[in-house]
Amino acid sequence: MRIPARRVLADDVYEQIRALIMGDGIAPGARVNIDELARQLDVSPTPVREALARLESEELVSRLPLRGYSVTDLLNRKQVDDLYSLRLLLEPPSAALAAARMTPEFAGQIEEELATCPAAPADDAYDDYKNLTAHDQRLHELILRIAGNEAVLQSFAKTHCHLHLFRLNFQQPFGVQTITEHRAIVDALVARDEAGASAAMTAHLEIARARLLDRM
Amino acid sequence: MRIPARRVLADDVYEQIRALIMGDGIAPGARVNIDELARQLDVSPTPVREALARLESEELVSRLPLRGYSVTDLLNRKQVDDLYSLRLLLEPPSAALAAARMTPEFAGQIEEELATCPAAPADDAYDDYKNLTAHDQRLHELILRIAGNEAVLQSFAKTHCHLHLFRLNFQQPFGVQTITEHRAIVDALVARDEAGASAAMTAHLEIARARLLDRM
DNA sequence: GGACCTTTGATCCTATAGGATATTTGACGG
DNA sequence: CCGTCAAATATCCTATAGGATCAAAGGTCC
Repeated sequence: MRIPARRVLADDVYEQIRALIMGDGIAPGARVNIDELARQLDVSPTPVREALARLESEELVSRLPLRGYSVTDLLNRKQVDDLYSLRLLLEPPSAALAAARMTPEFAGQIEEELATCPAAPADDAYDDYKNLTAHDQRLHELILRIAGNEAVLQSFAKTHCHLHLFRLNFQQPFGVQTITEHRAIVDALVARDEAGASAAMTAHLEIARARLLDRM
Repeated sequence: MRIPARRVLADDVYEQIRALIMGDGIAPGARVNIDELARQLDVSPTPVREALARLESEELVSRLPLRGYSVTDLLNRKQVDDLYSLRLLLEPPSAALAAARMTPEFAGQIEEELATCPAAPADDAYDDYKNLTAHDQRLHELILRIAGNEAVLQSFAKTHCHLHLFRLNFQQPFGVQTITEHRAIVDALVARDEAGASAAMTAHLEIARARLLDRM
């Protein structure tokens, strides 16, 4: 028997740097000094380099050869718009597919996820928002998982859309409205209503995009 | 002034390992011994580790903590099927968008790319196939670039679909038929025929999928 | 005074060595 | 004979040091 996921130091460093960037411990656009970061985290530069290489793949940092890494800028209007256009290509058809493939077991899972949402009042607003974003991500990814296309799921995951939208840090994209929209999507899914699920997902994404762009 | 892209050793190592995997220098599923590979390439393990970290992001290798890297298996039937389903979600709507945004300059670029295709008889069949795959990739990515949604383009690029399909190494997915299909897509694009471009792209992808699955 | 070159400092990149962990080999007991 | 356990080997992971490169400061010439 084995502890399922043995962690190595680079994994911890990865998480810490990620938290630093997400929590604005390092400003967008700032250069990342490997040695300094290593001293700050009390490790050698080697695992820091490895962690940065991974962070580059999710575009939280960018690398210039022989010049080091720097934190990527926040998404601009066009990038947010494009990102939602991409999601509109992927998610509504996947929701329809998920409705077609719905089983009692899947229905239980998605109802459970939806139930965990409102009952998460964290200590401070920051954690609260973080938990809600994480819930939203789990719900959307669960729908893609039910749809059963691993390529679409991976493609969606690699956009790291929740991560980048979270960086924008617009409090309260979550309101009663979002919960209501989620409820509508899940209802259509459980009812095996393909067209309804697709339409509900489309409406959900378009409203979210409009709400976000209004604030930029 | 500066030589535009200064390369570091890890970049070269990355290319070499990639070529090794693509050219079956390392078999799918095989473990990758970092030290051995470093000796083989006559470098230290450090840049090899960095290169492997990058290769992991395009899923040519997978990492198990404290157990090292191994070459990923070839795509199976379902993965190929899913990959084309994903492309069918992304590319036809993007083709329609590209048709709507078509300009004389874009038209020139895409006609030029199409023209370079048949005139590439390489020395051996392997290089020939490689060149044709590269052409196909450039054409499809150019259409996404014309469509103007960077998120969709990146999402497509990160599937590394041409890379993984190339690994399957089914000679002759390229024939007169593929050229004809490309011609039809480009014609619709240049004519700013949105519905036609979308339909042509859909047909192209569905035929390619059927042809590939038949051989698996 | 401005442009160009040289030098200095900082930073990244690579090599090497040693500690930590997993896998394998062999022995022991049931 | 098979399962379990312990020692040995191989491999990975991390730390450290030095060479290589870039950016900036200072000096010289026009």
